[in-house]
Amino acid sequence: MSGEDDFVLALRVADAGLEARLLALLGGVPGLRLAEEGEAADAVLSDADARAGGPELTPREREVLELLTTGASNRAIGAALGISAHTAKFHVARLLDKLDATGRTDAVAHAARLGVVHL
Amino acid sequence: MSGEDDFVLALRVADAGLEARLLALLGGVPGLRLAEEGEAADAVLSDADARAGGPELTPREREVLELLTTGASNRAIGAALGISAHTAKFHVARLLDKLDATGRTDAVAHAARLGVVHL
DNA sequence: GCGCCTACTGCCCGGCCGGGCAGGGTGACG
DNA sequence: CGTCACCCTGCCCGGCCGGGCAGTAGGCGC
Repeated sequence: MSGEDDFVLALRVADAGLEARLLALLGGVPGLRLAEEGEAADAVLSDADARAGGPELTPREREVLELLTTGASNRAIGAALGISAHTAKFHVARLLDKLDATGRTDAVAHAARLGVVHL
Repeated sequence: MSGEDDFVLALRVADAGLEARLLALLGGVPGLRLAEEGEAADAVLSDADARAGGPELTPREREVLELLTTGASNRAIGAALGISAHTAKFHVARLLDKLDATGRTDAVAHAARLGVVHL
């Protein structure tokens, strides 16, 4: 039956115009169909990562943020970067402020949503 | 010039076979081209969310996990769900165990990578 | 009826987190 | 030369986290 071996693609796009454009581009591709609401998909097409949004981060802040996504403590971040835990904590505080986060868990989630980190 | 108004799509796919299949499907679509390494894209096509991976979570655990992604404390989770902070903490501990995470920040990152939550 | 699972609650403890405050050094720029 | 941004370090404090331990109750399958 038609569709059985189709590649199922789910769209997760915030911009309605972008979504319409994608529907037009991908709607007629043989072997590919778009997933319905709630349907399991083979892959997801999202504009989240491409947003390249979020605040400007310094190189050190990026390094600290990457380590935050691994669940590292301030002490572990300090050890990984060869700095003191106090300094690591200072950078984490700067990140919380720039990402408008209430804590490191919130910071990681915000950063992922903004496309600042890829999980 | 050709390509100027193209929709630029970046692939972030772990499976090589899947990537090849996508290249075959999308390579010939007019108005669409695939981003080069490091190039900024309009959207990202990823199999991360579609993996539907990760452990089986109970309904309550899913609720707690959603609240974790907002950076909520155990006390806040308890308040939001109408249960005690101790119970919220119990569910968080179960999540850390199921997601093989060292802490709530790690749990949120793991869950996002596995497609258990969408950030 | 029993065992298992889920959901719930409490307490204790050591370590960690985050805000606030103090301070210093270096390099780039006008 | 002064200023600014970035990076670094220390200390204090209250609150939070996570592991460990104890317990209860209800629903479901055998």
